[in-house]
Amino acid sequence: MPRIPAAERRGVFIEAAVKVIATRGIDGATTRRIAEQAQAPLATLHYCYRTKEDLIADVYDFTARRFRDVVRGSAPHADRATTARRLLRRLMECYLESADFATTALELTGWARRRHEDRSIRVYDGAVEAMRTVLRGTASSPPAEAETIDEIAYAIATLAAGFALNWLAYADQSTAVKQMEITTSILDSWLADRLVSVPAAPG
Amino acid sequence: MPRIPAAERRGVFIEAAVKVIATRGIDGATTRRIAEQAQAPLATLHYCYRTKEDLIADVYDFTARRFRDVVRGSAPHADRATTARRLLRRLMECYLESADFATTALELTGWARRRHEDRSIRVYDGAVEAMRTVLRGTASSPPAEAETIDEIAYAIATLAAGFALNWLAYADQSTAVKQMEITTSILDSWLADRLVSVPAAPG
Amino acid sequence: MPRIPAAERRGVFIEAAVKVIATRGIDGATTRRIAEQAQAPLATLHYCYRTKEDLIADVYDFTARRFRDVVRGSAPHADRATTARRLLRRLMECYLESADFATTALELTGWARRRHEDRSIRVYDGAVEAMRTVLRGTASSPPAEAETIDEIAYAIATLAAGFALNWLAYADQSTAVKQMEITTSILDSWLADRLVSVPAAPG
Amino acid sequence: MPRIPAAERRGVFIEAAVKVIATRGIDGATTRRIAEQAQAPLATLHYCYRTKEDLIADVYDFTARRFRDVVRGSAPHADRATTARRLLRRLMECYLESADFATTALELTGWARRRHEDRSIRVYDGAVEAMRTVLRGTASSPPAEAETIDEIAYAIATLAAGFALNWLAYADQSTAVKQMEITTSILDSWLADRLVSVPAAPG
DNA sequence: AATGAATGAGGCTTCATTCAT
DNA sequence: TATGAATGAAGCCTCATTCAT
Repeated sequence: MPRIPAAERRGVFIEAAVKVIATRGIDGATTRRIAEQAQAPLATLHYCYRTKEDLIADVYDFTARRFRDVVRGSAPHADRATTARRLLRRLMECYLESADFATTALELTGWARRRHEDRSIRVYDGAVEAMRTVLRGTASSPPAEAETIDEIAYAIATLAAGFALNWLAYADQSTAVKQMEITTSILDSWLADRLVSVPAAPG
Repeated sequence: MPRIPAAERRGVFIEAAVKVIATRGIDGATTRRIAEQAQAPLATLHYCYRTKEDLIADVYDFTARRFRDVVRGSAPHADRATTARRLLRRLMECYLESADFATTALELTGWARRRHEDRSIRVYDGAVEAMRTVLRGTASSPPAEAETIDEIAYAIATLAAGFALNWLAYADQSTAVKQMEITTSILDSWLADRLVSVPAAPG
Repeated sequence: MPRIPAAERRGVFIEAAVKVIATRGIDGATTRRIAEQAQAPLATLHYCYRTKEDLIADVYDFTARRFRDVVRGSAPHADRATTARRLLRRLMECYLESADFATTALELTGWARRRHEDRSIRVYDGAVEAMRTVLRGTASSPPAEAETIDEIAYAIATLAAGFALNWLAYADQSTAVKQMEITTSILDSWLADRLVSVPAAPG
Repeated sequence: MPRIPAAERRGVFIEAAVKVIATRGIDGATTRRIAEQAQAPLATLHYCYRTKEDLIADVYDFTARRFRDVVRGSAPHADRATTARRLLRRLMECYLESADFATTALELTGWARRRHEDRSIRVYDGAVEAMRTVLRGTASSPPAEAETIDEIAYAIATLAAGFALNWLAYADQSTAVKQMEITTSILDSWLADRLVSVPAAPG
C-alpha cells in the first residue's frame, strides 16, 4: 500500500527480520513471519528481495555495518588503554541496549559459518578490523607492534562476545550491568600488564 | 539394526544429532538427516524418541553433562588461581578438540533460550555452577566470599565462551592455540589483582 | 522506449514471444520473460495486451498468417504435381530456416487444442485450406475432384509436419537437408500413382 | 491409504500423469492435479517421487517403452514392404486408440527437447531404432544397405508423426480412419519405387 | 520390535495482474 | 502514456509425525 520505493521498503524488512530472528532463530525466521512482522503481504517481501537468502544477506550487512559504526564511534582517546576500555564498554552497552541485536548477530554468525564459510568472518572480522584501526590511531600512545594491536583487539572481541553470551543466557539486566564492570576490570588488569611490558621494546 | 537395546540406540542418535547440528544448525537438523547420519530408518528415530523435541532435549542433557564432567575433571589444585586457570584451559581444550561439540553447544544455547526460557540457563549454568563448586573447594586457599567465587566463575565462563566464538568464526587451529595463551594470560592478570585485593577484607 | 506507436510495440512483443516460446515452451513463456526478451518493462506488456492470453492469441495469428503467406507464395506451377511438390518444399524450407518458428508453431498447436478446441484447427487448417486453394488453381491440369485436392493437401501437411518433428527432435541440419529430399520423393511417388489413376474418372 | 509398495504406487501416478498431461499440457500438469487425478494426497506423490522432474522422467520412459513394444510387436512379415506397412499401421492404430497417449508423447518430445537436449531423441529415436531392427530382420527379403533401412524407418516415422499431428488437430475419428488409408498408400507408393530401384545395385 | 508407507502443515518462490503515480 | 510497486493465487518441495504391518 505505502507505495514507497523498494529501496526504502527494504529497510522495513530488515528491521522486521532482526526482530523475528531474535525471537525465533534464523531458521524460525520464515518469510511469512518476517512479512507479517513488517505488516506486508508475503509477495511484497519477494518483490523487494528475490530470495530469502538475499534478505538475510542484507540483514547480515546491516549488522556488520552497525558493529563498525559502534567501533568507529569510539574515537581514539587519551591513551591506548583508555581507548581499548572504551571500545569494550561501547560494545557491551550496545548489546545491553538491544538484546534483539545481540541475539541476531549471534544467530547470523552461525548462519554465515554454515553458508559461506569465509563470510562467517565478515561480521566478526569487520568489527575486529575496525577495532584494530581505532587502536592503532591512538595519538598519545607510541605506535605499537601489529601483534600488540592484534592481541588487544582479540581481548576486546573475546570479552565482548563472552559477555554477550552470558547476558543472553541469563537475560537479567541488573546482573548484566554488574558483569559489565567485572568484564571491564578484566580487560584493565590485562592491559596494565600487557602495555607495560611490551613498549619496553622501543622503536 | 534390530535387537539393540533402546538405550544404546539412543546414544547413536545423540551422536548423530551432534554431528548434524554442528553441520547444519539446529533447525537444519531434521529428523531425516539425523536418522540418515545414524544410518537408521527414519521411523526408528521416532520409535526411540516420541518427538524431535525429546531427542534434542537428550542432546541438550548430554552436552550439559559433558560440560560438568570437564569441569569436575579439573580437580582442585594448589590454590584458587591455579584451579581457575586450569578450568579455563580445560574448557578451551575441550572446544578445540571438537569444533562440532563447541558448535552444537552454542546452537543449543540459542535453541533453549527460544524454547523454555529457564532451560537456556541449564547448559550454561550447569557448567558455571560446577565451576563454583570446584572453586570453592580449593583446600589451600582461604574460603572466599560467595561473591568472589561468582566473579571468578563468571570470568572463566566469559573468557571460555568468547574464545569459542572466535575459534568457530575463524576455524583456524594454529591461531586458536595462540589465542588460548592470550586468553589464559588475561585471566591470570585479573586473578592476580582480584585475589590480592579482596581477601584483604578479612572475615 | 516511449513514443512508439502501440501497434509497433506489439510487433516487438510478438517477436519476443516467439523466441521465448521456442526456448522455454508455451508455459515457460511467462510475461516477465517475454518482457525481458523484448527489453521492455513488465507493465508495458500488460499495457499493450490486457492479458497474456491476448498476446498469445496474437502470436497465434502471426504464425497462422505466416503459414498462409508461405503457401500462397508458392504460386501455381506447370501442373498439379509440381505445385504440390513445390508447396511441400517451401514448408520444409521454412521450418529449416527457423527452428524457432517451427517449434513455436508446434507449441501453439498444443496450446490451441487445450484452450479453444475449434481454434486448434486454425493454424493447421488455415495452412491446409490455403494449400487447397493453390492446388485447385493449377491452370494446366484439369480441374480435380474436391476429394483429390483434399488428399493431396493432407499428404503435404502430413509430410511437412512429420518432417518438422524429426528436424526438431534431432536438430541436425545436414541430416534434415537429406531428409527433405527423401520426403519430397515420398510425395512424388504417391502423386505419380494418385494423379494418374484418379483423373481417369472424368467429370 | 492403500498401503501398497511404493513401486506399485508409481504406476498409478504415471497413469494419472499421462491423463493430466494430455488434458492440460506438460506444464499444466501440476503435481497437485496429478495427485488429484491419482486420488492421492499431494505429499504422497512426493513420497514416491522426490521431484516432479523424476515423475515426468518416468512417464517419459514409460512412453518410450510403449513405443518400442508396439514396434517390436509387429514381428517381421513376408517381405520388407509388408513389414514396413505393418509398422506404420500399428503406430497409427496406437495413436488412434488413445489420443491421450499420442498427445502425451508429443508433449514429452517438446519437454525433453527443452530439458536435456540429447534426451529428446530418446523417445523418438528409441522407436526409430526399434523399427530399424525389425526392418533389418525381414527374412525373405535380401539384406538391405543400412541406408535403405534408415530411409524406410524415417519414412514410417515421418508419416506416423504427421498423421498423429493431424489426428490431434482435428480430433475427428472417422476422418482419421480415412487418413490412415491415405497415409498407408503414400508409404506403399514410395516403397514400390524405393525397393525396386535400390536392390538393383547387387552386392 | 521395527520399519516402509502415508500425510497435513507449512516452507520458499513465481505468476499474471492491478494500482498509483 | 508509461511504468515501478504491490499482491492473491498457486507452484514445488520438505518436515515431523502417525499408521499398519
